[in-house]
Amino acid sequence: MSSLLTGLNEAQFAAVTLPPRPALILAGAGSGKTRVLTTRIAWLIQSGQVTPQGILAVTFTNKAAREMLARVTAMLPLDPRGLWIGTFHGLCNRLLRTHFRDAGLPQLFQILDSGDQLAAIKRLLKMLNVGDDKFPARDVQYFINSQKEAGLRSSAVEAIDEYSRQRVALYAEYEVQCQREGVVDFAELLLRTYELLERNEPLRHHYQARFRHILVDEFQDTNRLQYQWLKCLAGGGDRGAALFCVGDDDQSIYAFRGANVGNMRAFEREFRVETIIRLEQNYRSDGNILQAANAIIRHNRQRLGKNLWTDQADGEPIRIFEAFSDGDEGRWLVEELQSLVGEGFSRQDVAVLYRSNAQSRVLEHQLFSAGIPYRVYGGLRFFERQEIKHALAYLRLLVNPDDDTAFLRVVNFPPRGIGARTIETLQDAARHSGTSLVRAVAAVAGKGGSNLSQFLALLEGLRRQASGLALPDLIARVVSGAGLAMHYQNEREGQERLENLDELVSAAANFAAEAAGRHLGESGQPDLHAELVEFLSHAALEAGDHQADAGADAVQLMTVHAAKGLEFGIVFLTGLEEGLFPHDNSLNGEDGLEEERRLMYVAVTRARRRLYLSLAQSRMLHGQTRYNLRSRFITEVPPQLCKWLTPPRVGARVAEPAFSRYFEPSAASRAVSRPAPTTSVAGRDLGGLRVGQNVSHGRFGVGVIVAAEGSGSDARVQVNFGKQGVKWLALGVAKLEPV
DNA sequence: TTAGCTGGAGTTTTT
DNA sequence: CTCCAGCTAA
Repeated sequence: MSSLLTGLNEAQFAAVTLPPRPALILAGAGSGKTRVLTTRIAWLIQSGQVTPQGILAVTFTNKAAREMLARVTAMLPLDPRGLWIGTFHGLCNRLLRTHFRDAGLPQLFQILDSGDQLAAIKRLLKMLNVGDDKFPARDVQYFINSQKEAGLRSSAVEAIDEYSRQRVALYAEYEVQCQREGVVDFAELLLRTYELLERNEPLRHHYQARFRHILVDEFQDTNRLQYQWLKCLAGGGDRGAALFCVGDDDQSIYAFRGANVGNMRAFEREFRVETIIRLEQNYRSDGNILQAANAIIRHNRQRLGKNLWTDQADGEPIRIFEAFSDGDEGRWLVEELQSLVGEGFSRQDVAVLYRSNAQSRVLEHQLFSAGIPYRVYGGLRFFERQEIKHALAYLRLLVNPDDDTAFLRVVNFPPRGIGARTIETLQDAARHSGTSLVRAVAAVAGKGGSNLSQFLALLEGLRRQASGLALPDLIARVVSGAGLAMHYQNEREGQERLENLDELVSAAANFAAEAAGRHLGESGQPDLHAELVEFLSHAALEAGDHQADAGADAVQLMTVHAAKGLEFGIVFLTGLEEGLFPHDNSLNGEDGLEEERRLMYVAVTRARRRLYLSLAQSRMLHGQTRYNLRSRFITEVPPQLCKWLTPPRVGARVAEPAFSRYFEPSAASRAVSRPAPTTSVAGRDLGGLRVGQNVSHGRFGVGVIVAAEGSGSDARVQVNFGKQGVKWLALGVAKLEPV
């Protein structure tokens, strides 16, 4: 037992061994949060306080759940099946599968991912003849999900005006459609489970009695419904479960998708949390990086309060590079990377971060031209690929013919002469008889619906062929039987899709191997239907890797959001410009800015040894060049921690060669040849000013010159003062100081 | 039915 | 600029 606890620092030890009472752990970045969670689970079990069955551990991502399970099982020899460790959605799925009847769901209900959900909503809007101009499908989707995440059914939503009344009506129709088709979306998994437990007292008591310890990871990211769900499962009073919530309010960066940091304060209040433990010792970053992070986050008002420290040395200064243009920034990045690799750093340990995905294009272009291997996170995931979704749709129809989303997806794929006309007729018939599309085929079969009949025959044939096959074989049979394989063979770019379909079969084989024995029917034979349904749920709940070639020794490119939870020896944080980071669209009020700042904090704390901050004075965005101010977040880093690779304050004169701006070029920077900015107004006498330069004005504050005209005493410049607006100023009149 | 065009929009994202 | 959705023409 003591071996479990050795090596923990004081705060970690205290957290791990807390008595079974509601507890809030404020775990700073790199403070050993996962270690505390996993060690506590192991300690609770090993010290005999609880059996594995009595533990429920909840995470947000499958990755986090997998890691937690792996680390717990590494500490204790136990059967992982007894432990309930999973994502909110995964656990809800498990509960709903078990209690489908009480939850009012068909046994083989299927899960809509967000793409499926959007398709279902579009179909609904079309059916109801609702104009897309007034009710864009995306908005309706967002509306429905927000209501569900607030715990509200359509019947409970208050409509204040005609418009909201109509939206609520759409929500109601959507509920009916999903119920008829036997499908649930992501938010529904949560809401349905919550309602199930709320309404079914014996069931609720059963689980409350079972789960004596509930541990929650990334608690700051929970939404209102998830918190309600946790409260319900934990039960109240002295007999309630020990709810152990770990989170970091400073790393709350998902408010835009419903995360409610307020849950931390609410938890503290509602559960009368007596001790809040702060994990403040950071084991990841060198001192300077940590100090920079602390200095930045101190500017936020709404904090529970926490200050990271380390006993490691200060390390290197924060390096800052101010480029002329986005292209310039990219060239510098390439040079710096090349010299780092030359010095023996591993590419895998270097991350290039940016605020928005659009920024990766320029960087990728430069990296590609320079032949530097890189990997971009984000983009299509395995189970989201077109060919995979098609194959899954056939599988879904085998399980549930009433799944209209799946039906529409493949009724004419591969093309079999079933056009929009036919489908419209079919949908009309289905609506009139109040049935699914499949069941309506008979009604239209006479009127040119013979292709439809053939499609039904195809499905029937697949169902026959599939019976008795093991899961991977079944999928292979469906892929070829449905004509997908043939179709992609004939397509020019179909090779990769074929490979992915093969990959789907292997994924199923792996899945079946792991699930072996879990699906024994009454005869003791594997129940393929159940196995297939579970595989389909798995596909919806875990969309798979973003990219396949994960192992390559490549520089890692990703958004700051995607970097949360990761760490790298060296981090390049690019595009630190007002408007980009903090992003314009986030600057609605104090809350928005504070979330941006937390994002900055997350970015900075990803770095272990070395952190670069970079920005560009001009940047091509949406087809035009923009001149942005230096990000306020750079200014929030104490200057004594920084080493500017470019002069921090003095702007270059027009006539001077651009590279004279370097007073301390690094090895890499020296090699860069620097073209003059394309926006230069060379030849024009602007009194030492130039486009792209930061200037300050007595009344408007700091701004950046975005254009110029005239010369000499007539010279005028256009300056972007950010919030103060964009102004034209005559140089003969206005006093502009270079900044 | 599909290719090709046009117009509009353009943070962040897991399940 | 570049991607996408939705529409029109063949």
